[in-house]
Amino acid sequence: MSWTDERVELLKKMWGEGQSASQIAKELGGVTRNAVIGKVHRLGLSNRTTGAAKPAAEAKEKPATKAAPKAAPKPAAAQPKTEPARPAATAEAAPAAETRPATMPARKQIIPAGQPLPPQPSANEISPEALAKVNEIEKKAKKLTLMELTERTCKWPVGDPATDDFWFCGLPVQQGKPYCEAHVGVAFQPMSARRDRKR
DNA sequence: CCCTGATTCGC
DNA sequence: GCGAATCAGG
Repeated sequence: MSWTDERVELLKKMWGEGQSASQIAKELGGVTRNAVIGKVHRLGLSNRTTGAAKPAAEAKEKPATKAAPKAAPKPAAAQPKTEPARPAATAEAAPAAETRPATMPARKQIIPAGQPLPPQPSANEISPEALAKVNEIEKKAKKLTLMELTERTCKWPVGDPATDDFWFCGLPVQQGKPYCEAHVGVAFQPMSARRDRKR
């Protein structure tokens, strides 16, 4: 297929609406998102970000191709190192995060007085928001059974495995993680107070 | 691994 | 001009 006026028009329209290239491509049909992106660039409407950033300052960068767009210094960044908490997806031990009132003691913070003291950058415990989020989304949970889980469904167990009131979240997982966004939030604590229960 | 846009370059 | 392949980021 080719870029007829109509198709270009639709492209412009959708792009302007903030649709993703893949969505546009799907709508148009017969083209890939790459084609769309390529066209977008050729049309010169790359920057969707409203105001801006088109300084027009163009450095003539055409050093005969052989230049080095490749130079990629990779400063090894230190990994935060998170530690998986709780749930063993096997029907055995549930996190019971929500069966619990989840009353986060949230340690008292002594504020030096004077400074606004913005949100702690070094959050340790599970943030209250995260818990709230979990309680939120669990209402929308797919409530899948063990067999229904796939590689892209949140495997966070909910409820008591001993009862029939037990299911897995089942919402779309976050990237590589085994859990959805909300559950990732509570599952991966920044190597914190892992109070190991004496058992 | 899923997605996003950006860029390159043979066609 | 076109867009697959690739790159780079989330």
